[in-house]
Amino acid sequence: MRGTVLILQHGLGPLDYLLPDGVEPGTVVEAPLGPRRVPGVVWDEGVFATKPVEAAKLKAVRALDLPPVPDALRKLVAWVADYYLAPPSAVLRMVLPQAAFLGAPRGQAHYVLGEIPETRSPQRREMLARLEVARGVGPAPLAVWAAAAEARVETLRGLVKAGVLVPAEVAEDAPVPRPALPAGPVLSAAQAGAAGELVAAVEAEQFQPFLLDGVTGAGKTEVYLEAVAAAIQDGGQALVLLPEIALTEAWLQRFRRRFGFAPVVWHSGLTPAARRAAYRAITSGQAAVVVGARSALFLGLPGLRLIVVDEAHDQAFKQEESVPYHGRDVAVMRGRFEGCPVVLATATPALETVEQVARGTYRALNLPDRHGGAMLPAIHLIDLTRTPPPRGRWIAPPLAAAIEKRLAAKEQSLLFLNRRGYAPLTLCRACGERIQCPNCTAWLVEHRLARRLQCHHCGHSLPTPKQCPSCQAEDSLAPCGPGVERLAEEVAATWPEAKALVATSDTIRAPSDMADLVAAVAAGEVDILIGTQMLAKGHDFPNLTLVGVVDADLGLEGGDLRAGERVFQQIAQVSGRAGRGEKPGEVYLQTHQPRARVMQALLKGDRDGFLGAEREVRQATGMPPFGRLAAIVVSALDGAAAADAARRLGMAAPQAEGIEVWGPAPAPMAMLRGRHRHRLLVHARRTAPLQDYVRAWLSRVELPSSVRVAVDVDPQSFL
DNA sequence: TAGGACTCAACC
DNA sequence: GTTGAGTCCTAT
Repeated sequence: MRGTVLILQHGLGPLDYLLPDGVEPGTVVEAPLGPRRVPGVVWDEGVFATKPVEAAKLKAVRALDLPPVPDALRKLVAWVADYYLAPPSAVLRMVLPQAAFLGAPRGQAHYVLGEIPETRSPQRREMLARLEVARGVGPAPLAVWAAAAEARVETLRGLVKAGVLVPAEVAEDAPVPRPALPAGPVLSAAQAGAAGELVAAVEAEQFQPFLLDGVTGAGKTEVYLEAVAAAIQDGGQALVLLPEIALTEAWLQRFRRRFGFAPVVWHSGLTPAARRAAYRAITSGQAAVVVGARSALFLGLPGLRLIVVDEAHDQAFKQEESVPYHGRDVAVMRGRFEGCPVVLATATPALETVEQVARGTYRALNLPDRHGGAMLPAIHLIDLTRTPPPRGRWIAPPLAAAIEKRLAAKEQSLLFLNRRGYAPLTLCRACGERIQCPNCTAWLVEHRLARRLQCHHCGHSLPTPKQCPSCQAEDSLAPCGPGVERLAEEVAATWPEAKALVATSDTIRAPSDMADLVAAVAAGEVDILIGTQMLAKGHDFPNLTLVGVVDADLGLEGGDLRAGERVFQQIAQVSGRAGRGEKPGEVYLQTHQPRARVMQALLKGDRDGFLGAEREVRQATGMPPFGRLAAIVVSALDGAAAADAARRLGMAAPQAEGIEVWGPAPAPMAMLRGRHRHRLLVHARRTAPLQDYVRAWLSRVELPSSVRVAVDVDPQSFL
């Protein structure tokens, strides 16, 4: 029988093949392609336009022993390809990651958990308790145990020697158990009301998007976990998306406390063996709860009954590479195809989300208070134009005084600065040279711990030079501006007796590093935490009563349409770290623009007023969510070729009602990874056919193969 | 004249 | 994206 197969081959659309009898759409197959064999999925007829091919050319596919791609997920793939103007095969790649095709780990030893021995070491007891909670993952390779119990493989080898983990025979993948669900915690009235609505929506098995809205500490997680409990009863599945891996650590702890078992984790940091095991558990329907980064959104979950997007405002849900999609929006579309509710949980919803509530598409559930009686922190603005820090320092006197108060009271402080490294710019005092990345339009950032200058865009790095690379002057290079490392230096110089700890993606690489950090803070081993946005969310530090935002203006400088909104979200989030225990918290924002709307809104805690004002600006200018954008970046290794291609593309833009094309212009990041970049921006009225327009436009321009054209529908970054 | 660098179209 | 066929060129 003839049928359409979407194959995993970049640049190739769906092709016709001969299917074995009884093969349905969704079956994962291996298709011959020229001399090769590539994986693919049998697709529904009539979804993609294929040119009919003569019967003699048809080759036969072979079905693979993998769970089929469910109907709703196939619909999602087609929708994402259409909406984001991406090749369907590129979208399918996310559905069938490499891990799907890994054979069962052969020769690898599998282990089951034996008796838990008595031990005197509290650390070891904790470790064994985590293993006990994860007991169900066995029989499994040590790597899988390590992922499930958040332990290191080396640690577990010791436990194998001690006979705690016992080698086991396995023929196939072991089933993932579904333990009985314990009763949930006691909820506040507001929480119970919201949870009740979510549970009802899960039980109705119908698409319904929710905004679960409440300040940090209001107990959003407890609320949606009740919906998760409802979803996984009777063999259903729930998918929870988190913006960052660093967050999963805190989240997993809460989850285990609530349910007594570990969910299946999916993110890019997994080892191949753990990835394969997770993929099988998820797509076979055995995994009850899947928690993952945005890439988990494209996994087949045959029993899916609920999708949760936690911290739904977070920028990390936007994918910029390969298929540029927004995880939050794709999650809602998946819910639509699956016929299940979708919960967007956040304290600072994006304007797009708020507008969907106003239009009646999303239903808002509000949690007004901090749960457990904790107070919201008091916010202070420090006007850096009036009370600046001493020359060469970054902590202004009022913030320094607040830190000293905490040190005296044996309470903890957090200094937030969203800048890795020591200094963002290195300048030659002799000739004025600013050391730039050779591949990107960006300064090299000094990392003093690593003794290197690094480009944060392409990864280029070199040892910190002794003399100016331009004029060769000795000892003329001066670091300009602060990064967290420099801030740590200032803290050490000012309060030599205080214990400070720096947390950035350079020092915290794995979820276990974050676990160590959280433990150190909880044990009172840290007085002053210094860190980037990875500290902004998800962690409870009960004795942390002060948050200092060293440069509150940092996100405003790019000036793109969401800059104010992002600054508000980020600062509101990091502010939520202060005073989560019984002691009230205080937040100091250092700014050069205390009168700016976003600073005033933060000062007064007036989120809705701020969103209202932003909304008016967007409405007046026809910007999202009142209009739509698509960014087109034309790039080439050769600058002239890129400029010429962009100009030709601009000339070829068709006329259409309600659609305008702006540019081309050199991109703000005029060079990235060695490629010269020019940008065009398509602006469309809300109802105009943006995708059809761009498709028709791009298909009528022939460009040399050296030129790349990248389309970003609903862009978040304007670089 | 074999072999290398390169372009190009097909892959069902 | 990968492959094989076709083209042109050069070293022997």
